[in-house]
Amino acid sequence: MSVHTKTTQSPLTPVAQKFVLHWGEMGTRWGINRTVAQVHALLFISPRPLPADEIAETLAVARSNVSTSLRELQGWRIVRVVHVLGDRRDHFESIKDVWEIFRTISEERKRREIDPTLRVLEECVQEVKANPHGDAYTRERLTDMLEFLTAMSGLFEEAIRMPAGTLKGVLKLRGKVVTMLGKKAG
Amino acid sequence: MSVHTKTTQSPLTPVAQKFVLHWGEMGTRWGINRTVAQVHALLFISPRPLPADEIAETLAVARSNVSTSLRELQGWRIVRVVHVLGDRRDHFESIKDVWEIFRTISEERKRREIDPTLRVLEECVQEVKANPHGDAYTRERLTDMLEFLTAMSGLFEEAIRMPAGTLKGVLKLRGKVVTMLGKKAG
DNA sequence: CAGTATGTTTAGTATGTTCTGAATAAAGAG
DNA sequence: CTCTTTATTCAGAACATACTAAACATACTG
Repeated sequence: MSVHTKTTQSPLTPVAQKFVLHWGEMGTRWGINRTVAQVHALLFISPRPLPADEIAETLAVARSNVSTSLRELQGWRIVRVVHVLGDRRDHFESIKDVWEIFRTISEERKRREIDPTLRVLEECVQEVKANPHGDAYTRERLTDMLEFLTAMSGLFEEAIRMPAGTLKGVLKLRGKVVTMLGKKAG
Repeated sequence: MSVHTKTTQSPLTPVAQKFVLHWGEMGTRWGINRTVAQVHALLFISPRPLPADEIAETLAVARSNVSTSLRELQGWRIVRVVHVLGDRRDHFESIKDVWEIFRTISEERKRREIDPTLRVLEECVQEVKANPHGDAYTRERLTDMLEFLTAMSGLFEEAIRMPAGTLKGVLKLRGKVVTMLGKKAG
């Protein structure tokens, strides 16, 4: 027996396969690379950290592709590298707490996409205000949009600062949250 | 002079151009076709409904492309066709209320993407429970995910039923919402 | 009715993205 | 130091999507 009994992963169970494939499709609909989403799905349901070559074999994609995908997932901070005693290879594991995953991805996308949009909108509003000949209607629309996004963004900021515990509480209130907020706000 | 003095649209102002282009880029990041997003942006800031050929000329894309994009936007129910007296052409206008736009798109995407995901997850959980040899860890992860998405989905359902007025109230509460919910929930 | 304006569909092209295999780099083992 | 294992980078192939122009369909005009 060789010293290294590596890449002895079992193929995916039908359920695991179904989940991984669907997660991949979902990813593509939200602008996330299919393989990236599949790798994440796989790590999410895996009871132990997996090395890159095992992921590649399980998903039947090139090693290099897995490498890139893992790098991206690490960039989103929902996957990290860990090491296993007696194994030189990097192993990867996903965050397991679903709220934490959601929180992290949302935060990151907000930072990368919403915040820059806010900056552009601010510039647009500035410019349209500075120009007296600018279309008043366009100005109004842009201002509306800026205000809305700013407000939603702020609200969101607060929401994602909730610890998972608070979230569970909030979710228990289902059916009452809007009524409550409606009263306070009305 | 011909009877029809059509397609006399003025080119976009620099600000309008900036907004339209950025909106297009944003779209692509969220899995929305660039042209579709641009057409929407244009209609959103336009003080009057626009006919397809005018949109095509303004955005410098093919008529056919605009036709497809408009059809998609109508599918999302954020753009509708209107008619102008003395003009046979269809004219298109966007919903102008930002909350309404957000609400409508979110609802539609939930229906198209989240709901089917929930169904797949339910199936996965069913199957993994039925099989006594299934990996217990995977079962736990899938159950977690299903519960989380179900709860978020329900909460979201409620939120998007808020009228725009209630939303404004909620947004005024910024900084207190989480505290409030935390107390009720805690 | 013939002619024209308008709108949609379609087939092919162009563009952009993802994925692979090979080359390269880095690091550990002997 | 050399050989091996592991990881990354890169150029191009494969694939997917978006876009155009042309053909087609519809419906209005005179």
